[in-house]
Amino acid sequence: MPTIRDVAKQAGVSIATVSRVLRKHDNVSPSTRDRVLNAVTDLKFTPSQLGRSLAERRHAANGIVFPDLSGPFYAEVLLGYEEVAAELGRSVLILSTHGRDAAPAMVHDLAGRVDGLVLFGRTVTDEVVGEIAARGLPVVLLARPRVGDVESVNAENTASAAALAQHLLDDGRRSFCFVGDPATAPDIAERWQGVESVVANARGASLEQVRPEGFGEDAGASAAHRLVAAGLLDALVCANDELALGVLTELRKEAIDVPGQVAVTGWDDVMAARYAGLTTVRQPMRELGMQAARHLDELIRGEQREPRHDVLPTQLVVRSSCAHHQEEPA
Amino acid sequence: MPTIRDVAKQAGVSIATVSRVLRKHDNVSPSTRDRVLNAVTDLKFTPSQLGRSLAERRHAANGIVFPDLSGPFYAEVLLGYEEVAAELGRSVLILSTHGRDAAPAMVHDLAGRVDGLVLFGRTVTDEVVGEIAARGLPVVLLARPRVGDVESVNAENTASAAALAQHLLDDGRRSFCFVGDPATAPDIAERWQGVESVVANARGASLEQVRPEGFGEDAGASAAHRLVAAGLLDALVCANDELALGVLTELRKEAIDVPGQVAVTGWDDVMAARYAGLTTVRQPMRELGMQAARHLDELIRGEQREPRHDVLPTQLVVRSSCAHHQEEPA
DNA sequence: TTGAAAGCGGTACCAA
DNA sequence: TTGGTACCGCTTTCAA
Repeated sequence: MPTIRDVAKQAGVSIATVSRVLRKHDNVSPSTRDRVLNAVTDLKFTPSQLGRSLAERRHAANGIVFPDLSGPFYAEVLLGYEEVAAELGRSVLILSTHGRDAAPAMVHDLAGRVDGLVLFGRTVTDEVVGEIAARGLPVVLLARPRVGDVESVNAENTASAAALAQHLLDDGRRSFCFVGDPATAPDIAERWQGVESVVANARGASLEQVRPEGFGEDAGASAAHRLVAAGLLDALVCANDELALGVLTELRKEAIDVPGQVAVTGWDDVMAARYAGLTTVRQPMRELGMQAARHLDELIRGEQREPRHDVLPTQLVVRSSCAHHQEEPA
Repeated sequence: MPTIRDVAKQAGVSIATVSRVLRKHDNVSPSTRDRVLNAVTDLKFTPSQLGRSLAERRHAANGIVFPDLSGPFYAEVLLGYEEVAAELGRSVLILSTHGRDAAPAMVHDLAGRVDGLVLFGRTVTDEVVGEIAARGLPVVLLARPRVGDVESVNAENTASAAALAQHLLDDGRRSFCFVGDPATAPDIAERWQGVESVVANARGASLEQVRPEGFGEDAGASAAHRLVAAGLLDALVCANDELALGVLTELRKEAIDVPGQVAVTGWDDVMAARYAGLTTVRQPMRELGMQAARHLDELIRGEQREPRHDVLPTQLVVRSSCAHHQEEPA
């Protein structure tokens, strides 16, 4: 790989001049500029971002940390994030912690490679968030409650969950079961609270909770299996769409009528939800990512005074998995 | 942010010693080591990845370039890629070109930040691939035919497409229409060829082609709308699942029976395909990403002699969108 | 308009 | 076991 010195030698100028040409300073004579550009082309020179970043004391890159990359939800968020970051001229580093023990170290390492970081959901402890922020690195939390003065972007959960529960009550459901573990992710805790707040105040209504092992379709299916065995079947409020889809699949396998015998709901409105006729709550996934990217950029550029805590609206989407109301499968 | 010199001063040693302690060299006396470690803790020192990388002449990071990040396909590939890269101790930079004019520049820039690059599908021209490779940067092509000696990882397309077409023929379909533009992506061209090779040799069979504007559900829906108007309805072989799902949605809207009147097939086997009962071809998406990551790592470490060109197997998945055979929706 | 040189924050070789 | 120091590749004063 050629360096700036190779170019300088080839063009018969100093490295300072090469740098000026590359950085598009105007105080370079046209003929010199041409010679330099020719040398650059000749040698197929691309400046090392490393050297450049070190000298400029900035990375021109920012990172985003996910708990996991599987499932349609994270992909959409990332899509929005990358789009905005690219427009702002920043490279994007991604990291998926997978609940690994090494997660804090990985995040710290990542922190050393970027000008700012988006931390998604339950990727690291509040303590680690604090450490990163204390290092002076701009941080935006995504789908995670505030930690001190760190900025955050969230989708509304509690109120929509309450609306969802109310909808099910209005449809005559009384025996609720929440499929999801509030301890595993902050949004899920909020959804649980929203459902609880409504069901607790409804006469004759009951609320159970079952904790699947994971967030995927398999976890949903095995949870459904247990629920069938336990006879807990009236309204199954799942923490996300993938769980709900797994539940639907299992119920169909066991020949249980949805929504006749039991209503099933999800959360996120992933693509498959439309085709499965799943009632769910739509989150503005791309917008979450985009907004986080914008806020982070403002923080990095020091344009931000007061920390913001955005809460983006969500929307109940009623489909056939949930009683009498329906909607065209878009 | 403290630097290694701050730590050295605080501990009363030279920066060389600090470096030794940090790099876990053994030739440091315990007492000196302790003093250094205390200073590190005191100052909350984290070594700059920039300085380190510059000195080590390696980024400990590699990049992956997508044409686009939307849709379930890319997400799965990325998931596999990130997982392996993380295990190998490399950070992951992602870039989505979106067919922008600036794509070559963006990729070149990215090339200056990584030790190796995975280029996915039609992100940049063969010429740019050649330039990057000529710079001595390890490159692996993903879902893209070989370019010179550059390594590649692909999923099998042509044979599976032929098998798919044969299956439709066996079911009595004769009037084929391929929904997709072979010019937009190399895999799609191969799928088209596979279908063509079979249909061309079948007596009484015909093959049309319709090019949607894009790869998403909307594009599929409007293509279907045109097809209905044109009466081109017997077997619709779509270039990917999202197009096919859009087609299905539109056909349902127009009250056209699937598979009674028309068979519809996709490609990829995304999650929604299962719930829509879509016949499709399953690609090992995660494995594609994982394999690319592994190969890239071997190239970077110089362990590779002959360039490899992997072709991972795909699998026909017959569901209800396609006549008499069916499969449980998994 | 150009060049020399001092960093940026580390690593690692060579002496002491 | 330690310290001095020459890089790594680039940016940016300061002088010429």
